Amino acid sequence: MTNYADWVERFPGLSRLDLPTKQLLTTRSTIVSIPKDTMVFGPGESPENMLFLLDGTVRVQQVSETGHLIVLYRIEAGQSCVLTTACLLAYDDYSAEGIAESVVKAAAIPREVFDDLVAGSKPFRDFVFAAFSKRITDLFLMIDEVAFQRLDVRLADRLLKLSGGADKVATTHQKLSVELGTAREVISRQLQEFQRRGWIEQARGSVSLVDREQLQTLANHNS
Amino acid sequence: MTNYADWVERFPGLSRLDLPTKQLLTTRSTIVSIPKDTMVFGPGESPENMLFLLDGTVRVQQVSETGHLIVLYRIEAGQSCVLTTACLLAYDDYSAEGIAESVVKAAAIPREVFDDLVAGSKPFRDFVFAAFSKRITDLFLMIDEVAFQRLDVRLADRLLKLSGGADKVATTHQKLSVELGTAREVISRQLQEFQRRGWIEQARGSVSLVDREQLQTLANHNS
DNA sequence: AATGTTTGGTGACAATGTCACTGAACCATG
DNA sequence: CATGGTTCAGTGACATTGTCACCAAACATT
Repeated sequence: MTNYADWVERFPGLSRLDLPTKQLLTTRSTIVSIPKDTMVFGPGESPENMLFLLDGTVRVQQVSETGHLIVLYRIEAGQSCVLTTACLLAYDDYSAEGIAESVVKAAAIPREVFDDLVAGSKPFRDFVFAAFSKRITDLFLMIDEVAFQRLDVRLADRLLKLSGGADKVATTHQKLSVELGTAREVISRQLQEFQRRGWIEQARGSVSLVDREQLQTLANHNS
Repeated sequence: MTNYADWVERFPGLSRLDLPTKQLLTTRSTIVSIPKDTMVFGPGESPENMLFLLDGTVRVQQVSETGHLIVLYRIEAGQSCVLTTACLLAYDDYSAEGIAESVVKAAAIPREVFDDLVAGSKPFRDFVFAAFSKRITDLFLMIDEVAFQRLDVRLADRLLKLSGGADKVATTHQKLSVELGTAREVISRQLQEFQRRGWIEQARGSVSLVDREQLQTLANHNS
């Protein structure tokens, strides 16, 4: 079992905090463990705490009234759910949900402590606003992508990102369609085309990236 | 000439502030006037101040590398550009721009004052986080819309919103295509269909809403 | 009146989304 | 290992939306 007592130090954005602030974070936070495939937040599931992810990733996706799904972004270790708490408590007609993609370890801090920290620490304020800013600019880019980017480009890009450098991506056509907010059939057709060009190999539940170069070239095509 | 000295009082989100905070806002802010069609912020145009809009509207749109445009949202009187400042200073590879759609009157407060206010006033913090939250949830909804909503539904909805209750919307097909992030030809075709059904009348540079009921029904269709 | 610019219309085609259906691969169970 | 249910992927027809290359009318300027 890993020791998470010094988690603040390992947080890139938080290491610059002054000692009292760090101590406040450490003493007032609880380390929680979230099982894989659990809904971290979502409709009817407002989290009372703000989370700092220490391990694992949370996938945030929009649940459309049309029955569709689309992945909005992921929260990785070293990032925080600032907006999770802030947003979702403020507006209850949201329709996004956060799902643990693996076992997630996180430091949970109560809302009041968060508020105190924002009030009392300039570096913490900067951390929070930087997180918000990054999120919003990323959402801008995502809207751009969804509205204007060709699907083959987006798919190539997503395959490379999901691979994380590995040769094989363990996923289904269905899951890939949710990544891009499109239909499974569309993914199937695109992957067939990639395969025909010799860029990938397919197996049930996985895609092997054979020619990363070509995929990268396509992905860079306007992006 | 309107007197803007008491602008804080007329701001829904700020009226709850305590007196010293209000005074700080009043004394440290400058009332600025921005001509119509001016770029308020954008690539290479980082604003040093945070704006509270007193009059007019700012249209924020994404400028895509593909040469396309899409309207992200509007900042109306009574709202603030919290994210404008926060975001755009933090990440300089943004590609959104804010354009004054009319003469805009705004109270400008310097970054440091903003920071002091966030630190010192709980109601101000709440105001700021509420603004961020609202923005982010709205962007979620927008992604949903762009990805999954049919174009006729979106167009009907946008026409009604742009009309602001009036019978006529003064706009061009080109401008409407930017509203929805689509092509002019697509707008032309949809408007022709609406006209064929007797819901609108068209003239050069304007669309008359003849049957709001029907438009509203379509707009509500999954939304 | 002549000219250039803005606005909108059109048809052909490409890209993407939807629907209904099929079959193969995998899984749990007796 | 045979069986049946479930997940995963393939297919063709069709609808919707995006792109391109034009054209013509309305408007503004001179």
